[in-house]
Amino acid sequence: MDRFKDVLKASNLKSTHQRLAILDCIDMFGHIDVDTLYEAILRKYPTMSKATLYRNINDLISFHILEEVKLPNQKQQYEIKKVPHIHLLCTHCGCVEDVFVETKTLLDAVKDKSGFTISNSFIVMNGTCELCSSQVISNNTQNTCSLEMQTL
Amino acid sequence: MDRFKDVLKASNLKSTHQRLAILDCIDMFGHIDVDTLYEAILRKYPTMSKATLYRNINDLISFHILEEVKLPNQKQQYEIKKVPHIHLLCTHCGCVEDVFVETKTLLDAVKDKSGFTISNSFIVMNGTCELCSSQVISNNTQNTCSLEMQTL
DNA sequence: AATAAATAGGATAATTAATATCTTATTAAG
DNA sequence: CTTAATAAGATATTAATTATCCTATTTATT
Ligand SMILES: [Mn+2]
Ligand SMILES: [Mn+2]
Ligand SMILES: [Zn+2]
Ligand SMILES: [Zn+2]
Repeated sequence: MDRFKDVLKASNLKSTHQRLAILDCIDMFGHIDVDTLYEAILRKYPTMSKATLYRNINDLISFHILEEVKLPNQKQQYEIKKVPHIHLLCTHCGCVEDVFVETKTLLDAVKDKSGFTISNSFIVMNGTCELCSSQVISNNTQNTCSLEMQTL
Repeated sequence: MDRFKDVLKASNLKSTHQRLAILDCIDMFGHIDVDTLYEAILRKYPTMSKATLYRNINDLISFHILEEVKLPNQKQQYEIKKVPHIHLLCTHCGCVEDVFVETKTLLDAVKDKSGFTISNSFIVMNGTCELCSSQVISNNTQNTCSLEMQTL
């Protein structure tokens, strides 16, 4: 249990309840923005200060434990850092999915054409997720692909 | 002269000096963030309110005349909307370059693997631009690939 | 050119977002 | 258990963005 204790220890960060709650919650949601995250965490830790959340998000990012996910026309989200991957944003239900596909061919093409030495890439694609396209959805209906928080 | 008058007229937007200055300035820089833009515009229009800038940026985006460019670990930038392309951000000098390469192969691969219907993609790559890699640059030296504003 | 309606700008206030400060509490090591 | 180091919470501060309201400008029409 609490795999994140080890992650924190590896960076010499103390395993506070708040940090573990933040990491667990982000992990559970997959991808989440600050406000949704704060709201969710308040259910378990009604006393947590928003400053603590911001402070920790920034600290955890600088230790490469978290990673920011910038989405077009959306609030910034965060995720547990994993191997490089592509993000898919469903413009119907708002869910964010990870896809792990090879990008080397594209990177090489860009490198050749531009002369840039490329160190990493951030790829987001907009579209409609499988669930949203299977269901014929009226304009004002929303799927809830994104995980609902039960108890944390 | 003032190709942007036609652009504005096409969206039934009035050609105010402020709007034209904003568009000219963004066009000249290529990619620019709000603060740099405001600073640059103040040189020609010392009276322009920041509210006017924000208001216009948002309006012009909603009419698809401008487009936001979200960069990792950077302030949001803006550009004149053009055909889809990839952005290269040089982590040494901060310049942003456009590259026009075919992405269909990658999009198809993602589509196949995920089941998503993809409508558009936002691709940013981090790295070192040609100029920065040609010059052996000390850690605290910065190139100035990005255009300096002369007179507007 | 003058007129008038529609739209946009400027000043400012109000919101919202993010960070900094400081004191108390918690963690983790010995 | 004690202690030093670190982090949390409360709050203040700063920064970023949006809203309001009144005046100015644009543009179509005469
Ligand atoms: Mn992800
Ligand atoms: Mn561009
Ligand atoms: Zn969906
Ligand atoms: Zn460079």
